[in-house]
Amino acid sequence: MATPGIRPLDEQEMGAWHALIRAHSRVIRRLEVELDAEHGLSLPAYEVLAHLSMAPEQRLRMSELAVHAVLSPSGLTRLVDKLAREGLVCRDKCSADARVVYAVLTSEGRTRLKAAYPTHLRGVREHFIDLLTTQQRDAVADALGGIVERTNAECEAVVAAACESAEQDAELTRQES
Amino acid sequence: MATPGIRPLDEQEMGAWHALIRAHSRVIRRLEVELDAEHGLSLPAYEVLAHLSMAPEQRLRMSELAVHAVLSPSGLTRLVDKLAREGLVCRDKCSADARVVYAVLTSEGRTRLKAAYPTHLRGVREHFIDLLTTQQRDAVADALGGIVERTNAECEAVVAAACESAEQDAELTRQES
DNA sequence: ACAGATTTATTGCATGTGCAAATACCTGCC
DNA sequence: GGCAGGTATTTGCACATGCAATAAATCTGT
Repeated sequence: MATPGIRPLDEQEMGAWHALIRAHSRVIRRLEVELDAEHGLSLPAYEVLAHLSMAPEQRLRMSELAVHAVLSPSGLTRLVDKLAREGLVCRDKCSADARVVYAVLTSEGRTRLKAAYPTHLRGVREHFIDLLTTQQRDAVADALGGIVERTNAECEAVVAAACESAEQDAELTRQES
Repeated sequence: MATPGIRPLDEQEMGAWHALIRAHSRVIRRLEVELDAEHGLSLPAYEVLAHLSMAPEQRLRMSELAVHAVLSPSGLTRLVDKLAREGLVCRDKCSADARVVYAVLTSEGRTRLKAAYPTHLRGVREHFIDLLTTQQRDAVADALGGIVERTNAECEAVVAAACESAEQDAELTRQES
């Protein structure tokens, strides 16, 4: 329990740490307010719609969405419930593996996403991207991106497995139809 | 509503944006898990205790805490409720202004904070600081710190504008009536 | 072929959180 | 003095969210 040997954070380290916490908080807060006010969407909801819109056939398994989204599996289930109630996505059972459920973007969901896109884009630019120089953006992507990759390494196996099985599903589906 | 003129995010911009979101999510999640498992404290709770411990007389007004903490005023009230129930802080009314309430760190709170400090420090180092080079830490502090300051400035501007328009409204109202 | 381990998604439950309204108080103006 | 308007904090309410348990389907080894 006694772990005395750790060096306390110096000014620079503290600066980087607090900058991350506060900058994230500010930017996210603003984005959420704008997105909700103008389109009635939460940020996680927007991200789910956006991921679906970029996916092949505009559909993804719940587990794939959960990996991409910043949400726990149960949180995702509830979010998709809500989006389905609003008609923006629908669920579709996988014929090859009855355990998996696809979330599929509806045309209404596409419409709503297209409407919300400019708001989100403007927000990200206004509250984040445009406040940084090109060099700063590179530096952020490098530093924080590195952290993401290193922490990914630990769940790499899981992700890899998910990708493989996704490909297999795709093949199976193709063969069926 | 139609805002067609905004340039979409390019690879580099997208990279910086996603890096911020994901890195924050990963680091915070881990810190929370460790802090809760080893000391039964949430991250906001730890931050409140830490802020109090650094304050003169180990006491701060609720409003001061709310500014430092990443929490809404109502969220802070509830968090202090909880910490008070556990005996880690106590409330103290201000004799000069009966509206303000001080949150004061108790000796038990100090003890708990001292116990949790190594865990938090180790977590921040392990999941964030030590994954970056000195240059990267500088870059993050520079870029994200700049965002915090700029958004601070905007807040003040908005507040100032609100005050002005409020004054103007007040004048108009006065003239009307 | 089949029992047990594993994977995928959902649900029960408890808790965290924000917004808006309410409360209690202070301040300046008449 | 006393009221209009502002400020500091709390509370009512609704909703988001995570963990652990559950349900259902698939895989694995024998």
